[in-house]
Amino acid sequence: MRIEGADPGTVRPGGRTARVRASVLQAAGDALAEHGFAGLDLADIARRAEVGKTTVYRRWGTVTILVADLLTDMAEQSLPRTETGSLLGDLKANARLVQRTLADPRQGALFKAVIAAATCEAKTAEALHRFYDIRVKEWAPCVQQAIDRGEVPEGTDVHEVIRAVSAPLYYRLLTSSGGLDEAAADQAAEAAVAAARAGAYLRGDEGHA
Amino acid sequence: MRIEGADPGTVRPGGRTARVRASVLQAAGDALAEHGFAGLDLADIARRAEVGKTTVYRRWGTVTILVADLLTDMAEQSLPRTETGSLLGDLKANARLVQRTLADPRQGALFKAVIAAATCEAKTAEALHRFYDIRVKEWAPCVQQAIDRGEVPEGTDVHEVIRAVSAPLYYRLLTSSGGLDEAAADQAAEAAVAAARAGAYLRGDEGHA
DNA sequence: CTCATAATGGCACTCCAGTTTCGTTAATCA
DNA sequence: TGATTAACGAAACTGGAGTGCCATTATGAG
Repeated sequence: MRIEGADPGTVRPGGRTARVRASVLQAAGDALAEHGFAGLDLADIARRAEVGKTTVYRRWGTVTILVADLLTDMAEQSLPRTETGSLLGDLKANARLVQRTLADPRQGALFKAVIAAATCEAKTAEALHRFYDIRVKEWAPCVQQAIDRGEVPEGTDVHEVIRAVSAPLYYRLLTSSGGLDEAAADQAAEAAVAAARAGAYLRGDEGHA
Repeated sequence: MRIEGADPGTVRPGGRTARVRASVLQAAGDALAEHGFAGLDLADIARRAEVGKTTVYRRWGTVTILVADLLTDMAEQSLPRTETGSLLGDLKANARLVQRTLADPRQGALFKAVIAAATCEAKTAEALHRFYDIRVKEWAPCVQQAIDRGEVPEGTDVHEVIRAVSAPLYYRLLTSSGGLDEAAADQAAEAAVAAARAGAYLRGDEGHA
């Protein structure tokens, strides 16, 4: 007897089902990086993935849901964080990592597309938020260490500092034609450190800048 | 004799043509705010604008080009800048303006949609970049005044400081589920001021943060 | 290994976004 | 004011995105 509420792919997730998912997500990433979010059709993805288009429509249904799944997959592949001993050093490492990712043609286009998709569907937006929450949490400890060392005032919102590093880089990517070079990354890190030291990111406080 | 290369709407831009453009852009804004960038079809816009769908397809052709035109229109409607006498005051005013705009359901959705559209087409991206260039230029003088007053070091990139105020707000809008409140706006302004004072936005220099 | 059935994939079908055609309306110029 | 023709709009048309059906494949349990 068939269980009505079960989504396809959940009862027998191994073997072919997993292979199909991996292949489709790979193809989706390629297609997004190439054509962007608009002008993307599932039939094309199915062709690239060498999978029947019926399967893609049945398991994901829409482009935005497929992107949400892609984001879940991307979130699982976490990059290890480097430690340099100083807040500026750590944040520069973070900023350069983000900058390199966004400046890379394929990755940059993919991130743009993924952000665009997230503006169109709540489920996708949720997946995107989870993705960034994970990344931010991964790097937050280096700010805590800076607090412990006395580099940054007690009560600083460590997550907000990490976000402050990425924000100007993403803002550039989306709203400006200027290139994303290492100087931009370093500037982002330096600005975040300066603001954090000045107490601009104190929790539940307006700061004293 | 018909001029082959002339786009429709360029030879007789007055009267009805202008009315149609205004009506369609209004409808496009409404539709974008309601349905987002995806799930937007030109036939729906034509219906809202009480205009033949043939006209919309002929004059704009695709959603992304229509959005580019909408952005050109939005760029022309400039908001006057307030002056408070201090850099922090000016930037807080700017941050709150941005925050109120993005937090407003209609405007926020519209901006998200417009950014999404810009990731899909070069022409639209160009229009978006122009839009922000204009806004940044509008506010840049208040940073120059701060330099003249000695609040901020000589050689600071005034445009970069303005962008630094908006960046965290847009980053929140797109990548986080956290609400955009006045505290977020104030924090963005304070961080920008602290970083600017510390020399993080010195032109062609890595700063000394 | 064998069985029950989850999941896939090909094919035919539907439906609507986007196009073409052509008659009507009205902007611009003399 | 009238002539010219740019621009609009209704209707008919078309291609392909998305769906339903069913035979085939192969997963996972016993």
